[in-house]
Amino acid sequence: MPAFHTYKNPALATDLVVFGYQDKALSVLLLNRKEAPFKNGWTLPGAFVGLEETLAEACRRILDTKLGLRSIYLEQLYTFDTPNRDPRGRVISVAHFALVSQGKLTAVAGKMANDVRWFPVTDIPVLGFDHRQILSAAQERLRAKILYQPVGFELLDENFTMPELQDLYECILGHSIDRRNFRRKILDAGFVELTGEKKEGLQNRPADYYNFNKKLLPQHFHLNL
Amino acid sequence: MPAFHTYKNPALATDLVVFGYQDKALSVLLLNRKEAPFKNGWTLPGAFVGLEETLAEACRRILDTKLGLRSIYLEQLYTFDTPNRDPRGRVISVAHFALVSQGKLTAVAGKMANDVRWFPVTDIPVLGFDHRQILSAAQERLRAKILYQPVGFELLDENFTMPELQDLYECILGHSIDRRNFRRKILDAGFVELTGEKKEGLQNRPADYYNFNKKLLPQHFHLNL
DNA sequence: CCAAAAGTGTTTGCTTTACACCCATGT
DNA sequence: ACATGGGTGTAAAGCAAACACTTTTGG
Repeated sequence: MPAFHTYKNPALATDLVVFGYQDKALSVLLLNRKEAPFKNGWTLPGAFVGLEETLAEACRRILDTKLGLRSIYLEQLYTFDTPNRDPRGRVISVAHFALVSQGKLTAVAGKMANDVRWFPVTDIPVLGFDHRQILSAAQERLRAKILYQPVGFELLDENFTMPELQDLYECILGHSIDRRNFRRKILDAGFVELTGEKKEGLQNRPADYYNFNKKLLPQHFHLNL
Repeated sequence: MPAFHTYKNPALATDLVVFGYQDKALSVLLLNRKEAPFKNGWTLPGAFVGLEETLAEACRRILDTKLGLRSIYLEQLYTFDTPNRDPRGRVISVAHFALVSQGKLTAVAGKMANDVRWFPVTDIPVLGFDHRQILSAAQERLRAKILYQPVGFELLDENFTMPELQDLYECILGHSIDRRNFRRKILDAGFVELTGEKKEGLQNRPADYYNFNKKLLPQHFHLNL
């Protein structure tokens, strides 16, 4: 039986679109490359896939070692194979996207290597490889996904207020939503519940804290926003 | 600059879920393997990806040479990487699905190799590798996709009647739909138009022929069926 | 007491659902 | 004429959009 990994196959890599939410803006982690190609240019974090690891494991390895992020939401996005996407040779990349909650985000903020930076999605520099295209695909996926799966909570703290959740939705969807209708639709979907606590210390009426009800929920719904 | 394709990478393949619609049933093309592993068992058609071809090109190559099918709808589905999905070694497969129109389907019916057969999706044999899982993912994608992109037409003839289109939708979605509401929603979506011809020769009132209006349409809609 | 932002409910209009009748053909 | 399946319209219900007032805090 032949050893298939000795065949002349394209090389296999993963690239990661890591989303975070901070200062009321959706952001992405970008890496400043120290080597050619695209030396000193910005790209998505990525790596080649080893023989002994799954795609998810390769992604976790990048997240852990390069970015200091553990146990965060991860999902396969799409496989990119444009012939000259990598000037070094034929590399096919299985892109993934990840979501970092505000808690994890601030926890590792200090430890981050200085060649890694958050960029708001509204202000992305020129990216190397085909990473602009990958990023756009990830944004599109996130936009679609947030309407039928409880994925927004991966970007917030465990406790969040309704206005915070709405801000996040508006950031991702790119348009504003009526407060009252938003609240009703989210509550009708039934995957958040009041914690009983309130967010105090603001200059106005305290907001109720909610959290994501992980147990008794339908894993799939449909929001019309 | 190193030659990346000499790295120890997992091998890269594609597997194809080819859908057809015949005898009022959604069907899939399966291949009877002549070699181990899964000798004499049924699997999806597939192949390793060469260094000089894109994923889509690899798929077209399979479709053309193994199945005699040209210029049909093709879309990337998902990349499967379970560690032991292939007993021969580490193979990662970028699954695709394809849609064969009734015209093409009958045109090549005779030329098909005798180790290739159509199976209605309601009656699929045990499949080798992880192909059962791939097939299920493809069905799910098709179900979702048919509701917001004009993809059903890829499975029918150029001209089709409203009842034919409805039968197809019911097959894919797995439930029945009210005739009058179906008709209205399809027409409201605005991507079909009357040809003026009628399907005659039945034992009852002739049905109007429609065709898919490829030009002046929004490529994206939403059907609530 | 004023400004700022959070919480709540109601009315209006549209979309979806459910459903019944007429029409064209072959036998 | 009758059986079969195709074409059309309408009334009722459910859902989404628009919108105004009250509440709680800090200054």
